[in-house]
Amino acid sequence: MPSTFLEDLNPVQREAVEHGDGPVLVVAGAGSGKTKVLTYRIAHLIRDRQISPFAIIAITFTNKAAGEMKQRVAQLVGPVANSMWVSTFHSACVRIMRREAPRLGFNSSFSIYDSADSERLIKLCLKELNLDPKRWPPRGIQATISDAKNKLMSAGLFADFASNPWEQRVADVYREYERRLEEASAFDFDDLIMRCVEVFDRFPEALAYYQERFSHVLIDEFQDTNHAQARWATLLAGKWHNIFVVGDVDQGIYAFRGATIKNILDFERDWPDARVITLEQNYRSTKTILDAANAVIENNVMRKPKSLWTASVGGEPITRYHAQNEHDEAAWIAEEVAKLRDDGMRLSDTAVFYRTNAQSRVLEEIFAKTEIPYKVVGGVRFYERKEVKDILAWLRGATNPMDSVAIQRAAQAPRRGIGDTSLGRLVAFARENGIGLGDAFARAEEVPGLPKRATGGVLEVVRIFDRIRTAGEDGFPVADIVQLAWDASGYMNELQAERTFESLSRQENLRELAGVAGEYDSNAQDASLTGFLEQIALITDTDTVEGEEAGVTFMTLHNAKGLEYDAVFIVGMEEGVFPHIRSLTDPEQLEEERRLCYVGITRARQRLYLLNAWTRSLWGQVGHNPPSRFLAEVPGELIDEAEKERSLDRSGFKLGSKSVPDQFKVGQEVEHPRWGRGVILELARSSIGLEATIHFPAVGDKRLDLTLAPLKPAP
DNA sequence: CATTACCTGATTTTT
DNA sequence: TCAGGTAATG
Repeated sequence: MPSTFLEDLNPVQREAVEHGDGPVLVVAGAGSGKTKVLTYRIAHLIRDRQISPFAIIAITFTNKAAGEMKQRVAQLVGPVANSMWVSTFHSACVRIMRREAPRLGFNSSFSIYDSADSERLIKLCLKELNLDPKRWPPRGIQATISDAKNKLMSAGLFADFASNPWEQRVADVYREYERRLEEASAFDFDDLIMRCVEVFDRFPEALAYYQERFSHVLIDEFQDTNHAQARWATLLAGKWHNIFVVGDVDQGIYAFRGATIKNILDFERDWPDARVITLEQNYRSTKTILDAANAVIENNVMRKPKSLWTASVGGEPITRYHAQNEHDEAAWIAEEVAKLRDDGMRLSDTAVFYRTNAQSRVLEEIFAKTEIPYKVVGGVRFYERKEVKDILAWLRGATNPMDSVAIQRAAQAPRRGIGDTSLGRLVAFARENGIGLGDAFARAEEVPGLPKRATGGVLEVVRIFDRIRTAGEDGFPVADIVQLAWDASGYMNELQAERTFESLSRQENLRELAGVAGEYDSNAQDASLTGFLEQIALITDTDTVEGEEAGVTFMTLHNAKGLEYDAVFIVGMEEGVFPHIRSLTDPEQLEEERRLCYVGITRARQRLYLLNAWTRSLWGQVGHNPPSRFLAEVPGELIDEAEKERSLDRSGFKLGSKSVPDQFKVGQEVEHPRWGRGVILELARSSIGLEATIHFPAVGDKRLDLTLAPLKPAP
């Protein structure tokens, strides 16, 4: 009865794939083949159980993961796979809301505001409410509102529950913010989910339609869903109860954005007849790496005990390197990567992970110097670059005359005599007359108090919008419309006149944008300007990671989730860096950092390197941090300490004379009869010999002369 | 209204 | 360090 393709599954995986109707929770450890289970499950539904692909919806966390999954299913069952929905929560909701938004009074050509747009809008609200942005930081307010939306709390509900002055103020802003979003017929990212749930809740016939259609709901990375998303899924699967979720509480690293591993822990409560299947066999890493990962994660209290195992044995020991500073750290990696390459490892199979994006700079410098190819994932995102957002604002403003954020942005890029005051007048005029900002622009001459210069500028903006809109309606290729936008607005001219290094790269980015549009033109079945804008609104840089290029990959630990490499370097393993300083006081956040560490470790197939630096320049200041607690959690017998045998001078630190007691090095642990154990932070020559700065946990930092002080290396 | 010179304050971020 | 925001000037 079972079909042949199921034979490359192990018994547990197979059980999950072949499970009949009803809710299933697959608890899948790192590297246990969870994507495989998900894809095979879908293939099995289609091939062996004759479920129509049309009735299947699969949710992943990135567009890239969605694309890959669709492709893998297509390999198993052929092109019929294309008629099923494989997308992110957000894309699925956009698709639904394009139909349903009018029920909530939104235009079906609504705009989607990314976090930068929504922050801008919040600033406008603060101004309106006469709140000082210094006392009420827009980012913080945005975070609070986002949090509320992730918990499905509307502005009204939030106000009712506001229990302190901060929340009460936020409630005011929240209300105003919602008003303006509605006015602009726009959704922010969180709205896409929350408003969709609202439709489901308020319009049973709408819910019934989607429930009926999707007889099978599958969700990946369930540990990173927030309450709103879990509720959305629960509603959707409410008729057939065929909800199949895959997740790993140990890999939940987005609690700071409202994700809650509670969704996994509560799954069995929400679906009492749920079948729970645990995948614990790891097919990715060596035993050594797995032992390290298990040992680290065991220090978390808030988890279900689970232990990954592997059929493979041994493996190279984990390499530990104590760098003197971040330059030494990067240089050591460069040397090691070169060695690995000489031993036959492809650069594209190696990666360096760090906690914060700022840490990539030193790596980039050193790798550029040593001419080892590399690529950086993340950082300043393409679609968040100023010039890209400016041109997109032109496109958005042209297609949605209600989109006041986009229109205002376009009107001031480039500058054409329209200042903040004039914009304020236009916005007020629009509101008084109950029209969109686009229409207010068209009637600029009627707006009281608008200077001549501004009026002229505004009318020019209107003409440019018209040209873009017409081009869109006439079905011109989107790539051409992008060019039209930067030509007609004078944006490109301005950039070309600037002639700086910076402006050159901005021009390049715009051409890249036209390139993306061109790709869209040739790939999308029914390409349109609005279709392009929609697709772009939900895309991120991580969606375009290509593993095939010949280079070492640099990225944050967050971005590393879901990926794997033969050799992995984790840098900056220092208290305050990783775990991050902001997490040190909160046990829950600390556990999240530890999960991040677990994710990092389990990305490695063959080799794992853990590094820390004794001193690190951050924000223009040198700081020194003790080694990360996570290092101590890795069992010593798995670790091989790398020697600092290589030239010390790459760190800028030189030991000149032989008279120096060379048993002492920066980073070394020493013992003092009075102050106990300490660590050497710095060595410098003094008048008599060598002076050391040593950090003793008991008493703090001390300066001692090595030739005199009663110091000996710690045992 | 736009430009320029300080000043500040700073995670991670699938969407 | 550096980017982004504010305050004073042209």
